[in-house]
Amino acid sequence: MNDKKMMTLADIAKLAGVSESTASRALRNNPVINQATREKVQQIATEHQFKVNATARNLRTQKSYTIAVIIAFDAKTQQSVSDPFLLELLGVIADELSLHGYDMLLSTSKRDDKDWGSYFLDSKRADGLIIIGQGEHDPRVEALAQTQVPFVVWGGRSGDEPYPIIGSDNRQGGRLAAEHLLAQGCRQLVFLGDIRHNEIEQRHLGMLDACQAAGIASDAVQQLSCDFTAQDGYLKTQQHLFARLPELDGIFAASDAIAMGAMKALLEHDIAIPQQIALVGFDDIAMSAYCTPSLSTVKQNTQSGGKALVNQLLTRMQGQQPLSEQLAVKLLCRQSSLRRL
Amino acid sequence: MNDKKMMTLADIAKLAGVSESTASRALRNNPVINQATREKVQQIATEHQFKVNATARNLRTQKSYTIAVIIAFDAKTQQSVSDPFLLELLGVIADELSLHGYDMLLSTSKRDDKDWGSYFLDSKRADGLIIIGQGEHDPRVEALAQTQVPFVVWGGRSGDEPYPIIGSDNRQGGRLAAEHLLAQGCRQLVFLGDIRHNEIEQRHLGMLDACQAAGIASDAVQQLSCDFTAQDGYLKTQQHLFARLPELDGIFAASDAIAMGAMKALLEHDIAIPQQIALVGFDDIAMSAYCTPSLSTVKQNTQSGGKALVNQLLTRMQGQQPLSEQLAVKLLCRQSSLRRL
DNA sequence: CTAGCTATTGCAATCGATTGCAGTATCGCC
DNA sequence: GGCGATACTGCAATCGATTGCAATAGCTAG
Repeated sequence: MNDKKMMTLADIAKLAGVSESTASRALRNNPVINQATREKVQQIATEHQFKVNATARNLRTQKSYTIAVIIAFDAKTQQSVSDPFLLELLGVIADELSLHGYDMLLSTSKRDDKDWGSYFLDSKRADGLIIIGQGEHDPRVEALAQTQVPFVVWGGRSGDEPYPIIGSDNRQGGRLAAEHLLAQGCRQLVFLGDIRHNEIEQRHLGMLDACQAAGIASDAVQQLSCDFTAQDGYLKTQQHLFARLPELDGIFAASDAIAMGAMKALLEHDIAIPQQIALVGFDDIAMSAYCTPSLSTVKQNTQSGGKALVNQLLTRMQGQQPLSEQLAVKLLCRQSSLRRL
Repeated sequence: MNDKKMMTLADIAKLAGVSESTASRALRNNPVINQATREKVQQIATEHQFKVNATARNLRTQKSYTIAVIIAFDAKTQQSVSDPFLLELLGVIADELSLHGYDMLLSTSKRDDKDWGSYFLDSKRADGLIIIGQGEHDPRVEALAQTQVPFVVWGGRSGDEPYPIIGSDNRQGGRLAAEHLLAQGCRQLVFLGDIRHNEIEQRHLGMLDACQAAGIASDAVQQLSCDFTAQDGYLKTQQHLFARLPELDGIFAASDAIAMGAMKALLEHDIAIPQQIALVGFDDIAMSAYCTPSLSTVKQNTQSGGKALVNQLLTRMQGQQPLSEQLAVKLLCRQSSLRRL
């Protein structure tokens, strides 16, 4: 740049021939300062590409204008790092935050000190927290809830958590998926996913709802635990599902990644999809429309999800009571489950 | 928490019966302070869950211990938001940064002021920049290079950029992919990707290298522009490639996402993969092993990529001369291109 | 002509931690 | 006993911007 060393407010003030206080107020367009003075200071500031030192401002104002987003994933599977769904959500959150003038501090919770929240909050690195996990019961989150820390969670409600949870209506999603499978004539179903995660549990429950409503015997619905990866979807399908052929005729996978793994295994085994086994996933990641057969799935609305997370958090930071939200989901019927055409 | 309001260093000092300076030094384990004093102060600090106010420290030390990561994507395609490859890379970067004690500020460059770097650097929000784009020639990056701002770029070299670029050896990757296709007997090839992006251009050049070495006429190699999405891969294949059947017998896609889109189109058209057309992608995203047929691809090493980005940046921030790096790539031959078996 | 306003501007404290330099106490050694 | 060295510790300035309160000037009304 032109100026060898960083400009400070003092420099600008000197150049404009005013005091620091006046310069500060002028830059923030405080109407108490004379219009002409304001313009002059502002012009000088732009000329010299002056940027307010965020650190100094933050110290003085006791705000950081930064939100920490924590991706809390299973240490074992590293699920997050490969799930495209998360990136979509992250992108939306980033945009929404910057819209509100906030920066986004991203952290994958390898940092598994129990500290967590306090690392960002107490140290004043961030003004609030957005926690994205696949909603597994996490004692650290419970602990946070006891504190004054402003945070929101992406996930699924299980009971009446004392903190705001934003997420899709997973139960409804599960219901839709199962109803669809049943409507396609499936009678022996498998749920592929880890129900220790709230969200996944909800999807499973929704599935059971639908089955019960349809009068399907509950032992006709198997649940099989599975990590959030295509790889594990593939493995679990190979290891456990082939044994149940040929009765088995419908699979509902807890995520599209899992579904695609399962699909691979089925196709390798020359099982016709959807004729012999119909398959439905969850998320609607970009790829799911482009596998073969294309994957039926329950679409999560990342757009409104991200916005809701940010807005509820900001609400909470303003001292108001934030609300949990359940976002509507939508069933997309594609080739992997549509038997008639 | 126990303590209603935030503890400050002064509080700790008072409790320990020492001065602030001593407390500060004790906490940082400065050996000039008596061992016993240090322990006492540290113990009191932990007891009261004291966390150093990062803002104050940053102001005083003139460092933020924060690196900004900028995902610069095409406004038009929003490519980044859907490409799993980016999330993988991001994850690695995040971990590596936190290993070095740095936080990560994430920004998608919707913020398309020309400012950009200065927003983070001049305002002291970050000490350095990591820019991730698919390497499209970007005037803003060129401009940054003129300044003192410490930054590194993930991408592909085109000439002798005056800034450090870390990326895969894209040319070699392209060469490997093409050699493989040729070895499978393909003679009429298509490259599917936007060569205005440095990285993609390199992949294309590598492909041409291989073809030339094999004595293939250059007009047997078509290049077709395509966004970074499965969707566009699908569309472009439908719109332009079917016309070239049946001569066309090999496709090299600039990314796995594109490849999967193309694959979909081909399969819908009942074209046998790899018998009639062999297909190779780039990246090795998690899904590529699980589509059907599984996708041959050139694997980028995100692990060493992320680490290299961080390490070169830190090197540069210490005033040393950083180096551009080209990471080795690896061809993974899977079903989409392996004709004999 | 002066008290009382209003419109602007500046002084100085403040946010919380770090650090150069000065100060004090203790110790060793001749 | 004295003197310098050694080992700690504390004082006070500093980072850069914000803001409550005081101060000044210009102006109006009585």
